[in-house]
This record gives sequence, structure tokens and C-alpha cells, in this order.
Amino acid sequence: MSIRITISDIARELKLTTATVSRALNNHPRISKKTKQLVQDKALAMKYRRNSLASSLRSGKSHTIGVIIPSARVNFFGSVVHGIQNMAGKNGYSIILCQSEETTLLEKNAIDTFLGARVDGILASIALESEDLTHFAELRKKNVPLVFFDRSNDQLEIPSVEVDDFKGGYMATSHLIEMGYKRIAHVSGPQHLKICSERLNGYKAALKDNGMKMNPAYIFQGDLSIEMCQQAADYFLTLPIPPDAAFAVEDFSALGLIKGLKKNGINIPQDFGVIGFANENFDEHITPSLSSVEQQTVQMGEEAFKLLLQLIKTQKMETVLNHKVVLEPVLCIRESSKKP
Amino acid sequence: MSIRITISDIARELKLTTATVSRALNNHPRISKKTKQLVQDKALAMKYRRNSLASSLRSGKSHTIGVIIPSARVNFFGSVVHGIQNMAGKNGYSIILCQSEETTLLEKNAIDTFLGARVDGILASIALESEDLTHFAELRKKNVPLVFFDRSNDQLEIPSVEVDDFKGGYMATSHLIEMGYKRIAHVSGPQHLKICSERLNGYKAALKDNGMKMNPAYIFQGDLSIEMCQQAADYFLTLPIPPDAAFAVEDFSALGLIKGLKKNGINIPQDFGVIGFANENFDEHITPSLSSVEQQTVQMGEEAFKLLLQLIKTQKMETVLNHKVVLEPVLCIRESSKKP
DNA sequence: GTGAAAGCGCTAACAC
DNA sequence: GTGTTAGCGCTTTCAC
Repeated sequence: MSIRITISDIARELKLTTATVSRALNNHPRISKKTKQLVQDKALAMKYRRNSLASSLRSGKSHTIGVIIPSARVNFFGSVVHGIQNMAGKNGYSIILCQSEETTLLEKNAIDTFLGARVDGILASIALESEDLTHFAELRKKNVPLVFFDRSNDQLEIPSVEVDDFKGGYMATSHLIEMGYKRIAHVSGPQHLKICSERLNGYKAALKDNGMKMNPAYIFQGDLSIEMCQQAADYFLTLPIPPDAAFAVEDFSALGLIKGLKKNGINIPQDFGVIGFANENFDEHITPSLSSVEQQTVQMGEEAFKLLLQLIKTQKMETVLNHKVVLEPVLCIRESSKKP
Repeated sequence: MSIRITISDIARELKLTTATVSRALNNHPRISKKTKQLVQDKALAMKYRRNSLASSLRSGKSHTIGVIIPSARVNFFGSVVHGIQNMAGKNGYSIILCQSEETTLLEKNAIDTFLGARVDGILASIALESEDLTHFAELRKKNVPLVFFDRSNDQLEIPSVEVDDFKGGYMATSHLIEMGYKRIAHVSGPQHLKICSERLNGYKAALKDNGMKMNPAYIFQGDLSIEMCQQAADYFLTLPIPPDAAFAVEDFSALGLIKGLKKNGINIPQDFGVIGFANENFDEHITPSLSSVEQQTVQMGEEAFKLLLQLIKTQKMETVLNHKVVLEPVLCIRESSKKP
């Protein structure tokens, strides 16, 4: 790399001290307009660029945040990162990105790296493997600003940004009812996952509020895989009184269900309505196009950063303690749920 | 944040100097095993964590690289970032992520941020808007290690990692021929995009090598949109002798084509074979499932990092100058091209 | 094999 | 409004 210009270079040229130059560049109120202009012009002319390492070391603020996601390959997290980085950039912050690959080890490594880099705060989505969350609890103890997004933990008392899964499930189910379907089933997933249990609860509540009886036989316990949810179709159709619609906990589950229904010669949406969750990008391209619930991924990232920034600025964990930003899910109605 | 442990804390406790502690922690050869063990144990016990800002400032190596992608929302780039971060992490490097949103302004901003953070190197995929590439040329002049991935520029003499688009087009076309299709068409895209012209060239070469005459009427000039490529079907079918298969430059183009063919009552793959490019995640879920060409995204990220690391280590731009890593595309054969 | 001393580039008390 | 001085935490000559 070529030789770097420093503030002392500018100071020498202008016969000022580094202190004045530093202050001028940082728009310090007690520096005269003349000097500021002079310094800033010179800095530009000399192609000066602040060494943020030195600045951070001295000031104790790095204007950098650490972000932990399970994997950048997953669409959902890519979108959230998009929102985070956008908002961070607008506010003069850089992001260091780490992936946990759903392991606790890499999650801990990431935290280590972040602390070493003296990040001003951390945004994280908890790895599936992480049942023991002491590494996050320690951040809390150390007063490191921390915000969870998507996957959080209620015991930890850490602020978080999540989508309202209950409401999403409620909306999806209500939509099917409004379209005129009468016997609404649900393809669920592992109940230890909050997203699954919450969406199931939303499903139940919607049925209840619409005066429909919940039929336990109408709840198929899947595992989020396409293959298993394909069997959901077979299962539903063997029931004495089969359902005529289903809300699937996730788009891939919905996809499996649709494949299964098609194999059985069932017409969608005429004979059977389907709605999923996540608004995956294949939704509009399959046949029939799949109705779904949008999770506001970009907004989730933006909100997460904003919340973290608040924490960083105030340094008063207490004020936002356990604060939850809950995002509104949005219905995306396509063909699969349009009963004629 | 809580009070931080520094090497002088360790030095004091152990009645050593900071120099020795630093060397012990860095596994300096001239430090005795005893001392090393002593220091390292103490560091662990005191929960010491190296301040990488201070370390980087002093040593001039930040063990950080900057990564510029157009957008983290785009699947393709998410996957590449996955590969980059994985490989970087394994080698003790952190990544700072910036998005250009396809604009030159944000691209320049990102470079500014990176230089300020004294990154050891930069990985970038050029923004569509960036025709003037002086900001990258300047990095070259400053001897900042730089590697392009996916989108590069040949004039700049910057090493890059790309997929072999020509070969991909060649493979896709050859595959259709091998399956027994006789009149192969091509749905292309804007010719100023290298990916489009290269794939077109691959298409032409495959026809030639298989002794098939290239028919200019069989080349439909699309714009990468689903809508326009839907019209490609109408166009092909009005020809006096319509083609019986097509290679589409990109999966979304293939998707449009398929929609158009279906609307015209054409059976795929019986009457018309289709293959796309990119291996998007919807490929296996549409009907019929779409054959495609995989671009090795994760590997692209890994290779890009490896190449950059080489540059950083040797600091001899010349040795890898204009070095191109060209990745092999991989055929993904699904139903849309399986002529019975 | 270890210590002494300097300094990376910047910011922030404290002067005046 | 600007200068003086110190120091963030670390690495790295140069000693011996």
C-alpha cells in the first residue's frame, strides 16, 4: 500500500497542531469556520482518510457492529442482512458478518471476534444448536448492547425483533375461512420451535373466533420437509370427512402438500385451498401460485439495527430491556387459496 | 462495558513486561515454553482478549477484508458471501460487508470505509451502474489487494473468480442435443452483459460442434424478465419450422418460456425441451422441474477468498496479476429436458 | 530469552 | 480558538 496521509501531515502543511486538525475534521464547535474550511480543504487535496483503527482505539467507539446469522445462503437471513446493512450504512456504521452454521461453537467464536474488534453492539439470530445461552447472557452482564432478531429467547431479557407468528397463523387461517372453505386443516412442524407452536396457536384462535370447531385429526404433524408434507395430503384424504383447505406452517410444507394433493388428482384451489408462510421466491412461480404470509425480512433487519442503535446511544439497557419489536405479517394472496 | 483486561494487567500479575506477554501470546519463537505456558494460562484465567484495534494499528495488519456485493437479498450473492465468510473465518479473517445496491456511489463509499478500516484486502462484484471504474483502478495503484468475483472487468488487470459462462452455454446446448432434440433455440438477454454474450457463444459453438446449422431466427432477444420471455414461446411457435427445444440464458427467462409454452398447450419435455441457467431454488419445485446449470456460488466465494489471501500474503500483485480462476459449471438435469 | 523504549494515528483533558 | 501533553493497547526494534 502507498504511504498514508495522517493528520500530522496536514498539521505540518498548515502549521497547526494535530489536535486542531483533528477537531476541525470532527467539526468541533470551538474551532473557527476559517480553520475548519482550511483543514477540510487541505484534507481533501491531500486525499486524507481517517484511520478508523486509531480513532476507535482512542475514542472507544468503533462505529462497527457484529452480526451473527445462521447462514447467508438462506434467503431469509440474506434479506435481513440487507436491511441491517442498509440502515447501518445510513447511520455511519459498518457491519462485521459471521455465520454460526447453526452451531454454538461458531456462535461463540463470532462473539469473541466481535469483542476483540470492540464492536459497539451485536445483532444475532440464535443458532438451532444453542440451548445453553450463557455466551449471550455474558454479553448482557458485560453490558454489551445486544439485540436478537427472528430467533430470540425469552428468559434472557434481551430486546428483540420478531414477526408476529401467532397473528400470521391467525391471518392465514382467517383468510381461508373468508374465501369460503369450511374444513380447515393445518400442516404443522416440530412444536419445540416457537414459530411452529405460535402459528398453530394462531390457527386455533382463528377457528375459534370464527365459530368453527377445532378437529385434532385435521392437524398433521410434519417436520418442515417437502417429503413428509407430501404425505399430509394422503393422510387428509383418507379421513372420513376430509378437510377442504389447509394452512401450512411454512412454504416448503405447503409445497409438499400441494405436490401430494396433485398426485391424488385434487384441484387447487377449487377442491382444496392452500396457504403457506414465508413468501419464498418460488411462491409465485409454481402452479398454482402459492398464497403465503410475508415476514417483513428487510424491515426486520432495519428495526433490529434501529433498536441496537438506541441501546448504543443511551447505554441504558434498562430502558429498552426486554423490549420486543413485533412486526406485522402481511398476507400475500395468490391462486392457491382463491376458491371460485 | 466492563473493564477490559490488557496485556499490562497480565504483565503486572506475572512480573513480566508487556513485550514478553505480547510475544508469549503470539507464540514468538524466542520465548521459553515455560513463559508461554504461564502467560497463556494467566490470560485464560483473567479472560484476556486481545484488542484487535490496537494490534492492527500497531502491526499494520487488520486481518479484516472488505466485501462488496450488489445486494444480500439476491440468492446468488448470499451464497457467495457464505463461501467467503466460511473460508475467511477458517483463516482467521473477519469480513466487513457492504452493499452497492448496483450504484457507483455506494460502491465508492464502501471502498472509503474499507480503506479507513485498513482492511488487508477487498473482494468485490462490480455494480451494474459502474461504467467508470477509476475507484477500482485506484486501489490497484495503491497496491490494495483486490479480487473480483462474478462480475469483473478485463481492462483493469485485476484477478477474478468467475464461472465459465461459455462452457455453461455449451454444456446446456449439448445436453439438449444429446437428449435427441433437433432444432435448438436460445432465449438470450442484453448482449452488453458478458454473461449473456458468453452463453450465446457457447450455444453457437455447441451447435457447430454437433454439425447443426445455427438459425438466427431461433435466437430470441429477451431482457431477462419473465414477461418478455413468455412471448418467446409465442414467437418460436409462429415460425414456419418451430424449434423443439430451447436453452434460456437464465432460469427466470426459462420460467417465462415455460409459462408461454404451457399457455400454447405445448408439452414439456415431450414436444419441447427447456434448460435454464443459475440453478435457482425454485427449479426443482415448478412443473415440470427445470433443468439448469449450477454456477458453484459457494465455491466461487471460497476461491475468491483464497486468491485474495494469496495476494495479501505475497503482496506481489504481479504474480497473480490478471489471474482468472474459472469455475466449471455443472449440469443439473431435471424433467424439463428429458425427451422420452 | 527477556526488558526498555518508542510509536502506530488519533482524541481529549487541561491549559491559556 | 488553539496548543500541550498524555495515552488508547499493542508490537517491535534494539539492547544485553
